[in-house]
Amino acid sequence: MRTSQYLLSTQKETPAEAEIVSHQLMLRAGMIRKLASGLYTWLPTGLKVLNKVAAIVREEMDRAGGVEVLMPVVQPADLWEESGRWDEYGPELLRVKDRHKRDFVLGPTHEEVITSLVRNEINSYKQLPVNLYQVQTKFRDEVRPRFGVMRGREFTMKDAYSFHLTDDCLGSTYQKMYDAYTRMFERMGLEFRAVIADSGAIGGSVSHEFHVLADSGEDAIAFSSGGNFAANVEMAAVPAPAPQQPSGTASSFVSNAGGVEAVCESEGIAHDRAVKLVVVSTEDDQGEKGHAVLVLRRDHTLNQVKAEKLDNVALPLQIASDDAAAEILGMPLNFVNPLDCPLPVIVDHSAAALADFVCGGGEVNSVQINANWPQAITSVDIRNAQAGDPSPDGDGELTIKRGIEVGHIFQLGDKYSKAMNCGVLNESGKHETLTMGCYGIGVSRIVAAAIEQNHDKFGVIWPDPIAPFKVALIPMNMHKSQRIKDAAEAIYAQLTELGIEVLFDDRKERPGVMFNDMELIGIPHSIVVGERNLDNQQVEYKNRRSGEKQLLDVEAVAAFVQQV
RNA sequence: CGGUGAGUGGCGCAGUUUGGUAGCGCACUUGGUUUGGGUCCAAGGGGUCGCAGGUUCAAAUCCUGUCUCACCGACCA
Repeated sequence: MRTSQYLLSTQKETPAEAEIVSHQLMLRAGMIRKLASGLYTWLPTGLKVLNKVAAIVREEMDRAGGVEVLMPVVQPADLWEESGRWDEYGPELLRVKDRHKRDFVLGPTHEEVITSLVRNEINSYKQLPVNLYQVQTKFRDEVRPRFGVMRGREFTMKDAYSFHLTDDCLGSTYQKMYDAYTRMFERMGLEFRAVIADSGAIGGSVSHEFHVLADSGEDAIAFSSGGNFAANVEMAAVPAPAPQQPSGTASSFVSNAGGVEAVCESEGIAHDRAVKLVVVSTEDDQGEKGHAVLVLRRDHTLNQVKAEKLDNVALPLQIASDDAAAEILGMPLNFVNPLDCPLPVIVDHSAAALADFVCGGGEVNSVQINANWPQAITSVDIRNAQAGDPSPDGDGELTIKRGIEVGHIFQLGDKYSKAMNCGVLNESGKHETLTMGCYGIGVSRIVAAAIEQNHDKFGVIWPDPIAPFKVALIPMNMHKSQRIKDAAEAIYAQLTELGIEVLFDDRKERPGVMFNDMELIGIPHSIVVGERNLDNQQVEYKNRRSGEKQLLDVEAVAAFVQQV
């Protein structure tokens, strides 16, 4: 490709709206342009990368036994009514009507469509298992699109769905997908981790997320220092610590106290020896609504995913505001005494293990110090894991890192196949409902995540397998020197002949402009053709990542570039 | 949806407090100059100042409404 025929569209200045480095560089390098919030046009350079990522995904899916299909973006509402998600999904599901006033949705995912397809096409256990996938545009009307294509509303996703007669068979395909994902991200040259995940709204039991590690990641993931434990922080279990022994100091009350925090400050008591309360809504089996008080150590934070799994807690989790809690309990939360509370009290393990702790005194402006739980306190795990916590697998301590979720695999079970009556005849001629797995990859998000992990102050540094071009060919003052032009054209012809993707910068620009643009775009290898070296029949090679330079004989360029 | 902030040529911004009819840098066009790291000089083209209404002799500037966008919180590939 010649830049003169290409749409380079690089920019010197960073658009004000871009907050994170991948978004800034994608705009500056001319990879994407925003059309509206969460909607992006892919320019040639961005599209090339997107297509390379998709190609690797397809190759590994095919290798793992996947079969590609392509489903429509627009889906009829009745399928969603059948699965129950027309009501469940909420405003993230964009609903549209056609000219006959019939309801449709823009597909945020394709469980319904694929299940409908499979129940029609597959009738016998002999056709199983099957794993169908597509690379396709999804639409989710995100509450808050941000960070460019990292969280767009329209995005490219690879989604795969597998169908099985037994859970064992599902488990085996699940493992194949796990391995395929691992190979994909390795091939793309990304540093990533697979972690145990919450299966969330899609439903099902077993689930792993694949995260590209980057400080700008929106998720926190926890690793054990010793073993192989890795989980999304929302899923990382925290074991109950050994209970502390009370010192025997008599408990007392501070009056005219500003609150627990103020008393800790004035008494010099650390926050990990005080508790805090959170009020949540409850609803029991009879549909009786009420509230409960959750108790956490003051230096800990509530894990909402864990809290939602408590008995009788209303879903989705509703946390009372400070004002609402004060109204429910008759005093500010800060003064409520968990040892003597009118509402049901649910205590986190770490708060339950405290002795001689600080808490509210049970009346306004009163705080209790040296409080102790009654002997037989039961406790649950409802807090977020923190760095330094013991690992749930008993092997070492947890480290917390930030990650960008680029893949998620689920064992769905029969949630959709049951609701939509998707089954086959088994060996004995009986109808059996299928069990399903689903496997997603954020193809467009990977492009952004790769940049988060691979850049410097000059721009992007693509890993070779997903680079838009392998080689930048940079002639110095070609329009002035026939010799340079001939040499550059010859190299360009040779490399192109070999199927190597070259961006030949044939603009009438000064060298600095060309260097800067090629570095911004992140092309891994450059060949610089200049008078100086041409005197010795040589050109300069430069590696984008290492910065290493070396001289090459003109006739050796093709062979060199082929093997780097 | 709640909180914060912003809308002025393609991009980055000034001008708004104190109304007087729009400016700078980059980019773009033309000519010259320069040529191994974003040269320099000159001459140009391009903006209903987000939109609507109001106040005023006069509105980018003041008032009201509205739309859009970004950032911080709850969801997700």
